[in-house]
Amino acid sequence: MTGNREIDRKRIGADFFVRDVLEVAPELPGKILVRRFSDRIVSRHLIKEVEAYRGVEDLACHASKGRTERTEIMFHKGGKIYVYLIYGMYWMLNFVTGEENIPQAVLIRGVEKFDGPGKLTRELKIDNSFYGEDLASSKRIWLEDPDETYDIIRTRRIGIEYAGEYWKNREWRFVLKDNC
DNA sequence: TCAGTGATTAGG
DNA sequence: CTAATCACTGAG
Repeated sequence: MTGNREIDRKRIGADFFVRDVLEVAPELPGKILVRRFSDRIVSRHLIKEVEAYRGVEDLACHASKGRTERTEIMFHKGGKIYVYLIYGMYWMLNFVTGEENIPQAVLIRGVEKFDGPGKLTRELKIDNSFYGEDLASSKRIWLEDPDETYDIIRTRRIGIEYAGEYWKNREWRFVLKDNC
């Protein structure tokens, strides 16, 4: 909590994330990602594109390799942040979802103004220090409900050629309709 | 199309 | 210790 009543009233709470990732992910495009740098500097960005990663059986999901130091947070109850570095340069921002011991996460692939998972973390200054951050209580990052509703399109996930035909073909990428 | 870049992981 | 992998980006 930030201590600011108006902000804390709008914040999306932990329960939102403690559901199956295939319920949570389609509801994320259209939500507002809030990044607070200080009392005076708070930026808000509409989420436009996300992908679901679901369980140890999903060969595209990092947790399919088992419970390691990196994937540990995915096995926790929903509402935490999972961040990892890819290609030595880009931090990927994920929200953990679901019940404890069921590893799931949603990759945030794009927000308004910052299109692309590596670009948005660079612009919003999100790095490994956000690993494990609690979206329901963090002072520097959280979600808020928007005033409007949006149409969503679902497609196949991107960049998972290694995962095999079945998992490659799951339509677990969710994008705002007017975005594509 | 393809190089850059470094943490993470499995394996010796 | 080594080496392969990698949920990406930007230049050409």
